[in-house]
Amino acid sequence: MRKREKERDWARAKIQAAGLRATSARLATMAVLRDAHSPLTHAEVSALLDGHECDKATVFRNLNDLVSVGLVRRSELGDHVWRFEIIAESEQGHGSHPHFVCVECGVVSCLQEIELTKKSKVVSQQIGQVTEILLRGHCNACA
Amino acid sequence: MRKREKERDWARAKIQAAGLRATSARLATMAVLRDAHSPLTHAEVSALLDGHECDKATVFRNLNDLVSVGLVRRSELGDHVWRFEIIAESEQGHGSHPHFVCVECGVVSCLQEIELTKKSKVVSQQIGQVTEILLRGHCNACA
DNA sequence: GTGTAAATGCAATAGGTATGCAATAGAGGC
DNA sequence: GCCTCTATTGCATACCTATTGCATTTACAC
Repeated sequence: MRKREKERDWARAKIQAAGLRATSARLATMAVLRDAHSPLTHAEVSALLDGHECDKATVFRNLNDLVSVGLVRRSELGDHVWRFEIIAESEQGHGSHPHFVCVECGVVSCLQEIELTKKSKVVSQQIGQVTEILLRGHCNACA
Repeated sequence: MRKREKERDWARAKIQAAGLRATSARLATMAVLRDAHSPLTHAEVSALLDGHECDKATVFRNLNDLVSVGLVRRSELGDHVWRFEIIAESEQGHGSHPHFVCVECGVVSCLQEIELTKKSKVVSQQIGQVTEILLRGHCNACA
């Protein structure tokens, strides 16, 4: 499958561009996340990587590394487990739009058009500088 | 202070109405939550209750009990720690209010007056039913 | 007051997350 | 292709929040 190789090269390039080494564990992690249709927990990633002989700690560290360089998004659905999701190419760069997270299926939707009322903006600025808006709830598919 | 007693009676009545016993630990927990201006973690509640000789497990159980009878709201603001906040009388029945979390110091503020624009509400409803609004950023103390 | 079920305290545990350190393997220069 | 240097891995282990079992104590109804 050509596509697979292409994806791996993409991942390799992205990882290196971020200043990290493109180790097999990281490439495998990216592949697993890319194949997933929804955010995966650390345990799930670990399990899927099991054939590749990957230590849990390594998986965990890699996930966090990838998060910190902006290739992966870490979200939390309310059950005290981090879930990791690859950030699609089309999304990269504009990381500042609001997100909607479905607490049931974990799907993260990007919401370009969501805004606070002017009054709300004023009020929020009295508290601090808002950098991220996150809405949680049940998506229509789950409701 | 008269107010304090009144609040305690209120708490007692509420707890009993919910079918729970109004133990001193529970009254103290309610008092602590009521005095707090923002959601508290289990650890914070425990610490504040320290003078009252309360076991951690008891505090935790009570918090969960109070949550399950609808007197306290348990929420998770993205840092993997449950936070508990008393549900104000005026709020009962409604959903929760938005929160602001400082990504630096972790301080959580309650935002009663924040709202989305009408258009945003419409857009968000196309995605799903929003149950929680979370703003993140740098609070003024950290900025 | 007294009885009884609910609640507490204590200890022990689970489970997800994180770290120290020696061993290993990428990436670039030769 | 080989070497060196450092990032990364693997393993063990620690951490912290959340939870449970069980004997003892307490609140509430009578």
